[in-house]
Amino acid sequence: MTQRIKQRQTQARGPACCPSGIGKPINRKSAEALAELFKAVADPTRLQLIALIRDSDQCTACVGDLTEAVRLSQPTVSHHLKVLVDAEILSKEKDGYWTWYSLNMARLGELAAVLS
Amino acid sequence: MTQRIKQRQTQARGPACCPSGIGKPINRKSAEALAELFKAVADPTRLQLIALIRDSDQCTACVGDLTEAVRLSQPTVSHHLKVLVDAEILSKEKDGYWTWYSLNMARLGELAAVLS
DNA sequence: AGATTAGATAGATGAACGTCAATATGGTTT
DNA sequence: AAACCATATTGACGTTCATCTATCTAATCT
Repeated sequence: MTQRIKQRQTQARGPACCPSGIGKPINRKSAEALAELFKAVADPTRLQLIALIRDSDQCTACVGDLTEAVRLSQPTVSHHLKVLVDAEILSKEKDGYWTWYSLNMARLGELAAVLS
Repeated sequence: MTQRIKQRQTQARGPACCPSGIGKPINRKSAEALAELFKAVADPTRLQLIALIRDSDQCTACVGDLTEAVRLSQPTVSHHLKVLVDAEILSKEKDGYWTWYSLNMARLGELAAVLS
């Protein structure tokens, strides 16, 4: 019949050739939720923020320092931090003047697990 | 003087609290390159495509089958596949009528490594 | 050669996103 | 209470992106 089927038969080398957390087909809903999470990380500024916080004492930093480091406006940085908090990649804690943002490593691990 | 400094001193528990591939601050260029890669994965349709290919015999699938599975137009699927190929997450190989797309697991592993 | 088939490309459209300036919020110091 | 400080929110603007329809390309079959 078709080449396609022929191809498939002749090339078969057994299943499970490619280990991955995205193992089985996923429905649209799960795919959207997962994409949402990846989107949070798929921005250069947010990756820089993550790296900066990761490199901070206690893996914790406040908006002012981060703003200075990435050289963007303070509202922009606040916006990005909110995205990361919504994705549960960061958590925030207020103390007086400052708001401290810290990394949720477990959450990053979840993402990594999906890819490996 | 400021609370900020006080806070930092009193809270110190030692360095390297948060292991991560995004360990040190990264410059804008690297951040952009990495974001580009995450962006390729940060889309529900592309995640579904990856999962579908992953679950296919030989981790290899052709456009028609994928189009049918995700229920989007064929050009849209072709577009997404191109994005994944450009990101080197998929590779393509033409054979007669069909173009076979297969997963580059090493590339997914690289992404995972950044997060863990 | 002509018809058929799988996939790629081009162009259009609407939605989502990153950024900023301006302003609001809520705690702090005097 | 008033001035001040760090951060959050709002609204606007330009860009990027996912999707579609229509068309093109290249390979195969009759």
